[in-house]
Amino acid sequence: MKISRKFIAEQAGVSPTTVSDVMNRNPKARISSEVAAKVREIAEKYGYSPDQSARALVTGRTYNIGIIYRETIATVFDDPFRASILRGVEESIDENAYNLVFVSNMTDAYPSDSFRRCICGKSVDGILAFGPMSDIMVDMIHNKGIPCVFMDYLFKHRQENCVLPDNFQSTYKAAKYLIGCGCKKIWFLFGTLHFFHITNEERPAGYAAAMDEAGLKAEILEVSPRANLTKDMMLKIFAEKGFPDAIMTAGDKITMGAYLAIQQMKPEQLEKTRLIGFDDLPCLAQQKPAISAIHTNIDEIGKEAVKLLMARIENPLLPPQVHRLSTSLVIRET
Amino acid sequence: MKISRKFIAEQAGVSPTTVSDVMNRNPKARISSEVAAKVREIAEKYGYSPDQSARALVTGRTYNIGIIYRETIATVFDDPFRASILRGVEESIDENAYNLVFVSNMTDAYPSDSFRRCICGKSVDGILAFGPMSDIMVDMIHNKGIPCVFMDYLFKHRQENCVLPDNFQSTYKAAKYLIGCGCKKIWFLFGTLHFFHITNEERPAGYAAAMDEAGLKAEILEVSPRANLTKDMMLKIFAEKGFPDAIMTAGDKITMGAYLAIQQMKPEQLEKTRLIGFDDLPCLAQQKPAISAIHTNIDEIGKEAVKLLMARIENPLLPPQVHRLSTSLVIRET
DNA sequence: CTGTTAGCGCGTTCAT
DNA sequence: ATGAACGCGCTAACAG
Repeated sequence: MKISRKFIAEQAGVSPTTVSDVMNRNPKARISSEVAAKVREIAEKYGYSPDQSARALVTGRTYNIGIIYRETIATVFDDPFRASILRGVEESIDENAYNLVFVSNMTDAYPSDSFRRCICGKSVDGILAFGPMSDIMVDMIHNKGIPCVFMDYLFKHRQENCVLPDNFQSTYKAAKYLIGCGCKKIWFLFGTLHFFHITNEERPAGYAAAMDEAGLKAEILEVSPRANLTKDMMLKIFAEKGFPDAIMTAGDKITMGAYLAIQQMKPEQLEKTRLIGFDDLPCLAQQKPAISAIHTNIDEIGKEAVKLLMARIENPLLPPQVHRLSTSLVIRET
Repeated sequence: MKISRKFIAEQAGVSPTTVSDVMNRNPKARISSEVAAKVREIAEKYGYSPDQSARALVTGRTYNIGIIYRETIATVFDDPFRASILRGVEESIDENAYNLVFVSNMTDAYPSDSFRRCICGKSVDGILAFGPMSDIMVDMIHNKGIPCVFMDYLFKHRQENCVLPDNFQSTYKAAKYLIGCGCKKIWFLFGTLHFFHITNEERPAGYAAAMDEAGLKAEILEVSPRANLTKDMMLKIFAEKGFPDAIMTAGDKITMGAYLAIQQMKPEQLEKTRLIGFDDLPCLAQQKPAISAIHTNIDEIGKEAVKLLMARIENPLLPPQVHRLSTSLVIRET
């Protein structure tokens, strides 16, 4: 015998409608607390819960949120930045209301089968995505009318819901600060991990704007997104060009690379060349001397993304919104 | 206008049945390649994919696999052991066939709402679980007839599908090896992270059996599952009791703790006291001297679990099976 | 290959 | 609070 609504209704001596009303706590149906208790008891006894597929078919709600990412889940969690975002997501999603479905999308150009199942097949109520994503896929999402929020990403050519740090203002202010401290020769280091990532443009741009304003020459050096490669490159650059008054970076792997290079070449120089990282991964504060940084509450990205998404699941007509998270400049020993 | 099967049928000038047959590649229905191509083209144009809820309602297949864990996703991935298992899961699951749904289950005693939705509400075809799990929940899973495999866990009081390393044989053989090398005084260190975890019993037991056979005294010391706490404890123990000929452990956090303690007290002792870890996390091989270990292909646990699960999704009547993964003894410099 | 029929389990409405 | 009726979008079975 299948444990269906009808079965529970029979066992409890009520009608199927009543079972639904009890399970869904339908406020319109006034049900005596006795009957409700009885139904709950029977449901509990048989481990009944409404069939999600049947329910979704009629309500259009699956109670699933899709997390779209490239590569593998392990890769996502190996990246402290994205891991932190997901920590925020998990914290602020009401786990009693939604489940997280991980949808890999290896081929950026073309949607995977699992993407099609989830999106075109409507098996999620909303999407949280790590950018970038091809237009063809974003369009599919819109065509299906599924709310979607991009985390740590911004589209330049289209309006989407995006949550990301206020990159420009952050480096602008940090550079201003350094200039105010009397630094003249300030370098900015960046490394391109994701080619079309907006971060690659905004972070250097804020720095450059501040330098321009101060009549200083902006020197933006491309290194590597990996710490050890950056270190090697910086060893050469320092040898050739000497040390600047200050160094800013576009990310903390680069920060660590530069830090290690200085430490290896001339430890005492760490007292002179100011170093300000970006993101403020935990390792920065643990160094000696402790590294200064533009601090981002990374998990806030996840939390804000959930907020935006929930609002749009409730009301799909809400217009796209870009949410910028403010950062704070944390000056330590460098 | 909704993009339904009917709509696609009209656009392609065929019957709804044909659309289903094409989408599902139904072998019984012989469809001309022309018609099939036409249907696919239209489906592609409108981004059509069968509604998963409707499909699941009638087929009973959701194409979702539930991953059940305690605490948070981040906690799971912070644990290199479980992260590695999931890497294996993700690799061997055909990502084009199944999605992974993460179902947290904070309260062990009582199923969470999301657990109820997924299990009682049948929104997953199968379950991969990190043990332990309360009987009440395991029973619910069985009552719903959903195949379930436990990873790195074994129930003593009930028969379930479980995949775990061959703990007893592993420590038995390693101890035999040490005894064969002439070691007399061999300690076994364990720390209890999960109280009712079978690993806590099997690993010491294999060691003890080998010691007994050789007529040697088994010395099983309880330390901490954390590296730094274990280190502190071992510093005291070494100071009191001196160094043994060899040390075996129940896990690599403990291994590292013991290693660091010896290194701090008397580095040259690392040449004398043999140390054999368990699991062989990457950090062991990177030490100097490199630490020996019982090597487990952790990701194989995930892969085997997927195999077992898939077989049971195909044929739910398959009996519960415990799959033991063999390990290998890797002798390095300790 | 088509069209028809019959559910899948549930939420919703409405008259009772 | 009930019970009947309807439909969600789809699959499966079968007669054409």
